[in-house]
Amino acid sequence: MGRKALQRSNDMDLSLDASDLEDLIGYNLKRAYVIVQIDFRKALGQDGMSARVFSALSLCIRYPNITQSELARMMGIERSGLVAIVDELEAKKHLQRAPVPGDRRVQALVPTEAGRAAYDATLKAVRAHEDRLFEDMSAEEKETLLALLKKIRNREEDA
Amino acid sequence: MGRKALQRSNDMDLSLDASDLEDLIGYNLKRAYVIVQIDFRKALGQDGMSARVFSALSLCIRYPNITQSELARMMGIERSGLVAIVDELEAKKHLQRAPVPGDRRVQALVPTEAGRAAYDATLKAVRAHEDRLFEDMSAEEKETLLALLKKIRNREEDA
DNA sequence: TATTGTTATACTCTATAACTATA
DNA sequence: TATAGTTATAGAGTATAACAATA
Repeated sequence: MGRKALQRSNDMDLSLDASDLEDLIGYNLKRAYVIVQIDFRKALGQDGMSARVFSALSLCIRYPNITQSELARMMGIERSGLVAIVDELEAKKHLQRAPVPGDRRVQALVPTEAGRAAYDATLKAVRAHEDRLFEDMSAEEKETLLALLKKIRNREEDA
Repeated sequence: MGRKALQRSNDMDLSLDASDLEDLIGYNLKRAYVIVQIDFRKALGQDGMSARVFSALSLCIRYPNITQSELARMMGIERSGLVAIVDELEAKKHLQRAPVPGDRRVQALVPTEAGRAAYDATLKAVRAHEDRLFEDMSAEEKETLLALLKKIRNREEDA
């Protein structure tokens, strides 16, 4: 130690030190997202579901018999990207691709009992992770944050 | 059309339809982040800076003579990941790797005049993108959102 | 012609591990 | 021994384009 830049970054409190980035919503959104995402993985463990698989399973349970195209649209990703996710869930016997009478192009996604059980357990773990990570935020603050994030999400409908 | 799941997802307003995911901060954070990030790229154009290069240049200007290790720590990424970013900025003549007298291991990152000019122009474009994207949010709402996101970011210091 | 699921492919962002040159 | 920068490599996560089966 003893170099100029090194000293500066140690001596100054960067969180209070105004950089252009600190005023940008996008920058703060990404930094916050990364923190939550890393804690999510840590909380669910090495063999736990990834966030995207958890989301997919959640929506399959919420909307049983949903198709992959519909699920992709709800998740905001391309159809092609969903194949690996559904493959993984099917390999773990958390859901099945079921033929749909009347349209042989389509396969309905049907959660299994094991899938529902795994989902319930994972949801509990996810909520515990968020409760712990955001324990210094009041219920009102969390509500406010959710409302503001949803306000940003509303832009998706325009596109 | 005419299938069950298809009808359901068309008839129901998903944004008002309670799914477990909608109450999770992590899920809403990611969805919002993706929207902002896509708009950022669209706003800056095909030849524009990526968000991470913009962030790196911003910090190099804010902290001239910063080293790559310090910059990586500030950005929350690994040293190795910064090499390509600095390579890109150096190739575009936006900054220089300069030798540091007294420690030949280190190379200080020094923004060029062209780099500062490019940064000023890009910052203007980024602010315009955010102003437009968040035009339906009041100044107070944006302040609140920034404060709550920073509250999440504070957890990084613990790790 | 259009749509569903699928494959092949590539790109971005990131991490880990090991190397080199210094300290 | 430890650190700064670098390289090689791999893994998520995503997109685009094309295909076969079906509508």
